[in-house]
Amino acid sequence: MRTVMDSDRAHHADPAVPPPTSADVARLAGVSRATVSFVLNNTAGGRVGERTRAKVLAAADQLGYVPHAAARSLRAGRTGLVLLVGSAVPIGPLFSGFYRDLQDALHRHGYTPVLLGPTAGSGEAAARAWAELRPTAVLCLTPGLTPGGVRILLRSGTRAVLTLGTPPVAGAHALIMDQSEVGASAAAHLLERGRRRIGVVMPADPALSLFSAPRLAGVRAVAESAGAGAVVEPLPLDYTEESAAELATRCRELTLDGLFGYNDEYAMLAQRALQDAGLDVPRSVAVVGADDLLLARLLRPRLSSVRMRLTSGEELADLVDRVVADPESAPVDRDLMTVQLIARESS
Amino acid sequence: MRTVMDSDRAHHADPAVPPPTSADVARLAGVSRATVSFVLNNTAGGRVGERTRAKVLAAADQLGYVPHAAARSLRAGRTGLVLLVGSAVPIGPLFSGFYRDLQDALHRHGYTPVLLGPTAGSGEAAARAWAELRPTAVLCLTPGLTPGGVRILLRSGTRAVLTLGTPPVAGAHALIMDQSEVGASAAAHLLERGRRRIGVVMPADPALSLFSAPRLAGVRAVAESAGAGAVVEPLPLDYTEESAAELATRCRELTLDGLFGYNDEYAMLAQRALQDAGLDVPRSVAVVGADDLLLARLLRPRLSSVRMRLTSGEELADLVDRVVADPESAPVDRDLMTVQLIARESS
DNA sequence: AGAACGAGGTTACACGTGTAACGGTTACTC
DNA sequence: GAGTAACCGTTACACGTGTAACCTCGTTCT
Repeated sequence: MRTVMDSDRAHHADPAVPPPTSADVARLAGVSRATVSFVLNNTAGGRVGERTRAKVLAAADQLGYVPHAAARSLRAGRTGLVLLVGSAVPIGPLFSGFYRDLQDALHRHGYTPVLLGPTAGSGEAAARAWAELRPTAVLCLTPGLTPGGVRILLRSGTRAVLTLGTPPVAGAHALIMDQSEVGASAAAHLLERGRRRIGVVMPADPALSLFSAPRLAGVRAVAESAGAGAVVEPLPLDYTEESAAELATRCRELTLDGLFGYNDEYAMLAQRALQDAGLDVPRSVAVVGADDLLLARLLRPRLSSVRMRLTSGEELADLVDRVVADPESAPVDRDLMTVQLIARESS
Repeated sequence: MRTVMDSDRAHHADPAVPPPTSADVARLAGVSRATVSFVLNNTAGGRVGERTRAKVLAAADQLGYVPHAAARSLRAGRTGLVLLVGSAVPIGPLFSGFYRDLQDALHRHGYTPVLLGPTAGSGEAAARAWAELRPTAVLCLTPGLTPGGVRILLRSGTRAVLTLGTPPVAGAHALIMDQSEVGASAAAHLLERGRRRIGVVMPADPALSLFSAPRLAGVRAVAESAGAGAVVEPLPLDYTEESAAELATRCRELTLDGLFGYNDEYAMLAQRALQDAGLDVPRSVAVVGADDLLLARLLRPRLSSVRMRLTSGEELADLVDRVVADPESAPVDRDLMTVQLIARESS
């Protein structure tokens, strides 16, 4: 506990004294509430004279008046809210930068971006909760929004819903972030390097299966199209060194010659374990990760990786602007991610 | 562009048809609006009979009625909003877990947590913007909130403001996350290992100085208290391999024998560069990082690190509950972080 | 001089809710 | 059989805004 200083005396607002309203400002300035509104929102040019204008501003300042967003948007019938519904998985630098970028861009466009963790049971119940806020747009960066949920949102006045999801969710614009491309890119590279028995490091954490499952599927798809002889083996890993050691022995038993890590982090863990188990990278096993982390370049051999790039926040904000402006338009789809394989010494 | 399917026909809500209100529900059910409100909020036990109750629910469901949060909180005079103002620096797994945890806990306590990036010019202007939302509480996890900003918030009805900041901000409860302890812990360890010429890896990114500056200060404080002979040398690093190589040569020129990395990531980069430059770790230079990342254990020698633990979200949510319940109480302060040095082979 | 006009300000209503206060039945009690 | 309680529902107001429509002057035009 800190000692109570004098300046702390007034640290609380007396609940008996409610926050000042525009009516209070009007009273103090000796004008009508409408005038206050005109001044504070400087509506319609020279509606109000310079003298009263000054009086109003002074009064507002003296009272510490702050408009009530709820009342305002109730009256206006719309909020500038854009709900950004994030995924539950721990986000790396890629996504955290993307979110920041996107928020900035939306802010510049006059919206009020709000980040929301996925509510428990992200189905229609969540959609209802979001709809209560009467957002202008909803960007759902995690799959799971149902057509029913979209209907609820649109019915409640949301002008545009953009969501991930395969297949595209009826009624919503489609954001596409095809994780299978990541696996496909890695697999193609490994096949090109002559590898035929490919292990795929899969996080044991079920929350990550959202990302890992499609990446595995991408590997599978490419392997199958490569004809017979190509084998794909999923290898669970729970992000500990012990688990990685087991994975390495498993790798040897299965005589795998290629390894795709779900992630650079998982790939790094796996590569280290392989080396500790006496396997040569890349001679006996080639390793590829994903994310292109700088840290992965510290390993020897340096880790090959699938680099992902996300759309700029500005582009996405522009898209939001467009679909909000014309809610009647046909559903749009936008690919958020491009992948590129960066080959280094590990493969 | 996706082909327009039949089910997409109704993908937009006709703007001419406004979202249904409780009045619409009342009309459809053939009851008064008050009854609708009683049913939907199931107020006061058996106010309304089973038959009409069912009718109301059916009507609400049929119309897809969703209450209007703004109107509701306008009437109620309070929102359950808790603003979580995050910092601008890219967050690692530690903080991202903390935020998630905190959001869950607040949700369980009946609040509506909302994550906000720090608005540009996080001064009184930001406070005003936050105050417009009439939040019940504001948790500012980044310094920069001024006493004036706190006054604005409290004046506008916010029942509790908790913020980081040294010294504590007048009027607000104090959240303490003393980054200097991180540096202090590392420095104490290095001194104990007999190192006297300590380099501190400092991120070149100015946004990170929020964290790095106090950590450096912590190192300095401990070094000074250790008496003469202890030298502290800040070493800029911009998170590239080239920059790390320069840092290594700088290290050699200065004949440093200990290195504290701002971060495990920065420390890993530095350690690798030292080794590439032919310096032995830990014999000639001992290295300590911070964050205790699993990845840092993959290096050889494995990286020593300062492990940080943050308060559980539940504890913090409890605190919020308490200070919200009694806004008149004296300012509380709460330490959010504890540090612990994990010694490994790199030091 | 009377009409037309613009500048400066006000009145009055609507937005969608929650709830206190108030009826009107019906059934039960003495 | 009148009082009364329990039950079920309604009427009416308040929350804090924005803005269309209206009013009141002083000024300018014909």
